[in-house]
Amino acid sequence: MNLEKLNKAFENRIRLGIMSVLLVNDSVDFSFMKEKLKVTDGNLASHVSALEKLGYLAVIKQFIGKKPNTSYSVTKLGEKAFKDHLNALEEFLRNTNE
Amino acid sequence: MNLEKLNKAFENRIRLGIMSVLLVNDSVDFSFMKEKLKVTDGNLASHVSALEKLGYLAVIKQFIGKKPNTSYSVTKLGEKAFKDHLNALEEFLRNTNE
DNA sequence: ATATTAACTTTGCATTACAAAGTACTTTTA
DNA sequence: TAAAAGTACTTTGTAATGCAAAGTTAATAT
Repeated sequence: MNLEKLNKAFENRIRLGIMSVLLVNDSVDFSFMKEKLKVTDGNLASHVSALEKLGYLAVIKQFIGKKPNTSYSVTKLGEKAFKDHLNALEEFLRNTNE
Repeated sequence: MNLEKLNKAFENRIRLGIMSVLLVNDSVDFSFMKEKLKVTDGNLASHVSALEKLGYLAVIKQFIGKKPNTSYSVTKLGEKAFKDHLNALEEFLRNTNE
């Protein structure tokens, strides 16, 4: 039973959501993510910021046409951390005792 | 992306641990659980109490020999809730986008 | 000039988490 | 038989987390 292998950063459902979206999409912008996760903008921003501080995602700011656009993509580190977490989860669930 | 199907009660790793232990053991006592999860007794007691309030586990108090013994077992409701949660997790992880 | 959009940041509050200390009751040990 | 130890908490105190709502900044459109 190794609860320790579960990453605290991904315990929260919104951060779990952010990471899974980023794992299957190279780059995802703020509005898309917000819509996908159905969270308030402030809430999304703070979770994104937490993941960014951990180095799990990168923020790209640019203009698309004349509109500012912020998009996110997962980093190598983030990908590894998330996959490790998923593996730990799977292992944990497959083998709850022993 | 249905984050809503994930059960808030199982977001916490300790409660996740408690439930998984209970799913594979008919009955587990306080000390065993505490050792398994490596938590302080107060912390364990409070998480157990939270799950009990939700009707997810039942508490059985008895004497074994001359010693008081508290043991826990999962309820039907708890089993269903936990399995639903695991299914939601799996579904979620299998299919992060769409 | 005013409103709107985008993406936050700040504020404020409620909830959660947890260790440590305290409690109650019993049993074991000196 | 008095003190120590075990069982299973409850209480206390504090720090961290989570979140909505409001405020902010800067650009663009009306």
